[in-house]
Amino acid sequence: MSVLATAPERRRLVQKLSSLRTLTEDERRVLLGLPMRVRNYGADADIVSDGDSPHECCLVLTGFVCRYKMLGDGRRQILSFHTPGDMPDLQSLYLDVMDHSLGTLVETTAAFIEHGAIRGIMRKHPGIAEAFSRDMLVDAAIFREWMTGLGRRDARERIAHLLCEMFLRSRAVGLARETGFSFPVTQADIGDALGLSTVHVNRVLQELRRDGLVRGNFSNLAILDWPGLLAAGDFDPTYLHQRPETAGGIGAVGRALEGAAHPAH
Amino acid sequence: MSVLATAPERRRLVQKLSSLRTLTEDERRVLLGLPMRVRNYGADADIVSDGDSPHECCLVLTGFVCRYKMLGDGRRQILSFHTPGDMPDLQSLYLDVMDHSLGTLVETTAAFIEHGAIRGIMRKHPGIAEAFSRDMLVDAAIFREWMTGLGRRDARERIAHLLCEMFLRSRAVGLARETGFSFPVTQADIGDALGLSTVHVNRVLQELRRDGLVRGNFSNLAILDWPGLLAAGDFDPTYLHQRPETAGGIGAVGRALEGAAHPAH
DNA sequence: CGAACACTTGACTAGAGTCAATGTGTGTGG
DNA sequence: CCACACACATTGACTCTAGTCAAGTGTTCG
Repeated sequence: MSVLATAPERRRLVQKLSSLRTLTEDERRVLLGLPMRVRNYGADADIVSDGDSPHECCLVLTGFVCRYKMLGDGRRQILSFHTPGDMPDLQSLYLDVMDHSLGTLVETTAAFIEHGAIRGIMRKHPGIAEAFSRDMLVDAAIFREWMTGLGRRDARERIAHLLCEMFLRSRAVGLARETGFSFPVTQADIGDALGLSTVHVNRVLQELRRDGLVRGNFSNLAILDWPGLLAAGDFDPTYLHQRPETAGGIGAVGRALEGAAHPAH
Repeated sequence: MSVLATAPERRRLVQKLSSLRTLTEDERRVLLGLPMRVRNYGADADIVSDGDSPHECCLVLTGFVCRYKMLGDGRRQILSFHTPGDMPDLQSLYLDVMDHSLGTLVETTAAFIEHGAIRGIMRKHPGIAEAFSRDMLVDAAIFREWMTGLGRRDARERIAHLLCEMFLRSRAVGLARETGFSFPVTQADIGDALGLSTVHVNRVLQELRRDGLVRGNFSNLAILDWPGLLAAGDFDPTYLHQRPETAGGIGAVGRALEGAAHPAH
């Protein structure tokens, strides 16, 4: 009934929460001991659907998922992307009915934790409760940043900005190399996230390549010019609310980021 | 030092939270007794600024405020609108630094409640804690809906949708008439909220008037055809997560809303 | 009365969408 | 090992929604 996830996969949750708040040894142990039910999904499968009333929260162990809304006529808006270590539907702890869906982008392993178990450790460990609360609020902060892009940035800025964000978030859970990372989505997915057509995403990505900022495709992206990408996306990482020790400090990229705190443009 | 807000103004907070969760008599009393410092603002004044680290939360007593982000070159994205009864920066309880600003749209009275006082009653009254948590998460749910509009809806749908939302939210705190409500913003503000230019907002609003859906301007809006407006905005109120007793049931509008649950379009 | 501000209107432009065809790479069954 | 299918990526030609610029028209208010 309660299959155990392997240790390294569980540890990403601790790593993720640690990027938001310092956790004690005790808190880490409790998190790693949470009872969870594990399940595998193929690509493009729904994990939770709009209208559902879940009694458990999902933790991404491997793969990549997104939250999205469908409009009647087939238009889709992707609301967020989630790496392993993320719990994309924590809000279901407090909101009974899902106002959007959660689906996989590639083959994915997810763990499910009963609401009751989460409420229990939140009650017993205020530090964990605070980390979860922060996580939900950083989630909202990311929404705000995306809204700003959707409303007021052009296609080039939006794409560059998203690449900056996903790189930093992947890095915070140990899933990025210094020189790039894997963002396993299609150009159509990016379009649905950024309010653009597939064709336009393709053209703008080529422009970013031509300008020497990146190489390759989303699923295997090399970042050639990090300061340039930060500038192209008008990117300021404050909204991710990552603890500075976690965000910076890793070699060249960390330094480049600091250097871009007061962009020249 | 601790000026008291008048009773009816404070009561809107209770009314607002009641639309998200049933409150006991005891909980209501505690909320009404919260110590708060009151301050008045003119129009277009900042209450909290991007980068601040507030030690208190803001409660709107009268007037109208919005949260927004500025881009370097003067572009502005409005992230949310807030009526009296709203606490627009509750998230500052958990996120130390503001990633956006909070400002007035018209003359506004705001009350400020110390983080410590809020944490205190949340600890002592789990029901209130849950109401606040819900409020923060409904906030995020509204962001998601706006993102969907910004990314995938055209100008007409976005404007109609926003009117539906603001009407229902105003009504939940007793600030709407059956036939309309006041949304004290300029067409430029609406543009900054919906990612449109002022000129285009003007043209589309005229179209909505021509089609007999509304009359007047935002600051004094008559809703002539509620089902029509719901359809034009592709509006589904689920994301507001209002308790049904609060959301529906008030005369014609409530019935019209129910009738539109399965829109014909 | 006139300055300030919001709303309106018209003419023109441009960023992004649509449609449709053509690569390109991978995988699979025969 | 090849042919084919399929899913993505890429390209070109054309269209359109919404932006920009600039000039009125109210309205409010000192």
